[in-house]
Amino acid sequence: MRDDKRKRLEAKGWRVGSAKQLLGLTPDEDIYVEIRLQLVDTLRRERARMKMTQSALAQKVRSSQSRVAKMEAGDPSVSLDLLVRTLLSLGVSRRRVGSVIAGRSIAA
Amino acid sequence: MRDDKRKRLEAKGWRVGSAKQLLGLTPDEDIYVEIRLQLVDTLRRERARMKMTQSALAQKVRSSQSRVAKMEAGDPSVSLDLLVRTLLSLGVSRRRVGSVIAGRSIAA
DNA sequence: GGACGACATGTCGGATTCGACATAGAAACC
DNA sequence: GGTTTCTATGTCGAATCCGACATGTCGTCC
Repeated sequence: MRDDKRKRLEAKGWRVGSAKQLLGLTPDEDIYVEIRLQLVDTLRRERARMKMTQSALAQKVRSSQSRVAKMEAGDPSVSLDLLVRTLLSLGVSRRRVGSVIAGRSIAA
Repeated sequence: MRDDKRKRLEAKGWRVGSAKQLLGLTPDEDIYVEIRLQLVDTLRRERARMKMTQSALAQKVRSSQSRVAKMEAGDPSVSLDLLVRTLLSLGVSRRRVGSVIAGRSIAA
């Protein structure tokens, strides 16, 4: 795992399953976390592109500013469910959500 | 929405958001549900391919047979989180999970 | 340096989702 | 047709996740 990535993870209370070595996650846990991070990035970029504030976005997707902030912080209290549904509510296509998850990040 | 699809959804207690017409979901809710269904299909197929019983799979991913059954039934008490993590635990690649979500079902 | 707007963080009560268990069908085998 | 194996469904208490609210931090404008 690269350094910047670990930094983004930080000690933010990530509960890891079992086999732990060096902030350790099992391979699939690692993938899972990585998927979350990239969805988060997408969300942040998309919000920026739309020039919305967190509050505005919260309103649009019927949530709260604090939860949006937590989403963008990759807080463990935010589920993949919520991330995906938020992106869809924002108008991001299923197609794009899929490719973000797949890992070939379509960049923009 | 096609008939077989609606049948698969059934009256299984799906809580819909607001604008409801004919089992109605808003466009993004519809996409969300559709994504779930296709993940479920993938899970079922993958388990079959590996010739595992639900119990064996449950053990592998540290869950229970009943929860696996509910996953495969598309029960609303199963989160997208759980579906995705189960697939990853099963060894399905991030890439493939992504493409299932994207909707161009890579078939097998 | 006060005021304001945007983002971050902590906490809460309630809602959802979890694994587990019990148990009821279904299918396969003898 | 009885037994065994697999799957489906209902329920439970515990854990997690939710929106909401309060409050803190930071930059900007005057």
